[in-house]
Amino acid sequence: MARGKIQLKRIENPVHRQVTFCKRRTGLLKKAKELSVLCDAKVGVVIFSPQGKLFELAAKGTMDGIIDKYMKCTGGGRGSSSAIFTAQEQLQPPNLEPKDEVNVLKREIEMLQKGIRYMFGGGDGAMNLEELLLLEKHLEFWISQIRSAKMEIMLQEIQSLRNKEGVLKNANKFLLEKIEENNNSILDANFTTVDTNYSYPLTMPSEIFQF
Amino acid sequence: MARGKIQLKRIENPVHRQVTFCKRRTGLLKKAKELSVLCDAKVGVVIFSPQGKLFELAAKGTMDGIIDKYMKCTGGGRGSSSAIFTAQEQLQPPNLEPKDEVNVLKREIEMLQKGIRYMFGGGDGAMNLEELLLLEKHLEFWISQIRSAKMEIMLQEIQSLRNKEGVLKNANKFLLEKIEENNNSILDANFTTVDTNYSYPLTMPSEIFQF
DNA sequence: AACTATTTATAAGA
DNA sequence: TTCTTATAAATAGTT
Repeated sequence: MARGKIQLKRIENPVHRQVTFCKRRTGLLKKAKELSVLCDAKVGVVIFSPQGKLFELAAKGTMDGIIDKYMKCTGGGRGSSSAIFTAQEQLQPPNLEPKDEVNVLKREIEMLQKGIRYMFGGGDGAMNLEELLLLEKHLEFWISQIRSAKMEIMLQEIQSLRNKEGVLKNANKFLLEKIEENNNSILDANFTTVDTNYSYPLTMPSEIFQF
Repeated sequence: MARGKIQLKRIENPVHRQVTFCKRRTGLLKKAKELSVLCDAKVGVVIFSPQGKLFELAAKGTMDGIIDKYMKCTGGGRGSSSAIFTAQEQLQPPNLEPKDEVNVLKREIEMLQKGIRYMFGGGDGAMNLEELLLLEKHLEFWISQIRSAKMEIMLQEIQSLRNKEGVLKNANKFLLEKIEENNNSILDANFTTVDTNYSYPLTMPSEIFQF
């Protein structure tokens, strides 16, 4: 789709074909992701290069989950890869205070550790399906919690620093103006000029007023 | 890609979303087919609408065949033994591009789910201690990846802002001193006092020099 | 579903 | 692989 139309058939030149594969593969995966995000659709793409190398994309779910669902939809012969993905669904998207989130995180960690310990600590063997599903869900949830808690704090820090920066810049400007005023009044009274071209005793003098 | 740019996020208007889904779904499947034909690649695409309706494309093979191959490539589910975790070892401390990190994360998720599935999919019972430890380790590693990627970026931003702040503070101090000097020379010459208690025209005047 | 003004994707070349 | 650029395609907003 550029410097010339192309025929919809196998590209014979191997180099050319390889380059096109690389480009179009990227494009296809991007489009797939976009479709998923924009339209809230579950999308799975699997690509094998002629050499058998695998490229994949799973959006809004894992590839296994999508394959599983596909199998069910088409009544696929082989048993679905597992019942894992059929059960449950939700672990609501939270909107907590940053501080609460830390606590939530701690609880989540406890649960995770408990889960792992339980798996081979319990007398009667492994966790059952539901327990594992719950564990998995919590895990995903937990990670999102960490991310947002940290983010919140750091974004606040950044915002605060930006505010400070603005204030200081204004202060500088104002002070400079004051100095000019003083000099002017001195000049008005036929006094000697006072130099305003101060060279500031700073490490980055040239950057002071360049924000 | 037309009468206006769009944000890469879920389209909230349902009608809009449905229309876009239809258009882009068609486009995606077309692109997939083209990739397959032009580059001699095996391609499978599975799309589920938000309502759960299935759309699919299998090029250069059947969907089942592609899924089969996919399973083999990824060391698919229950069949393969605990080699799951031995195959892709080393948790090397990475210094990856943000984009690569996403892929790493996806692989980690995949692995985690695979691990969970294995636990009760395998014939001979639960995962053993070593496998569980490994799983736990991967989990921790994974979380640290997310954390450090985000952290890196934000810490840089904070550092940069702090530097600016320091410079500005020094500038302020210096300017204040200059004003004092000027006033003093004026006083020496028996001039009227010039007020140095400026009230700064700032939004947070009282905080200016309190850092 | 059709129509276009625009945005994207990408073929070719470096 | 990556970048650039001219052009082909896809598609968002409208009708």
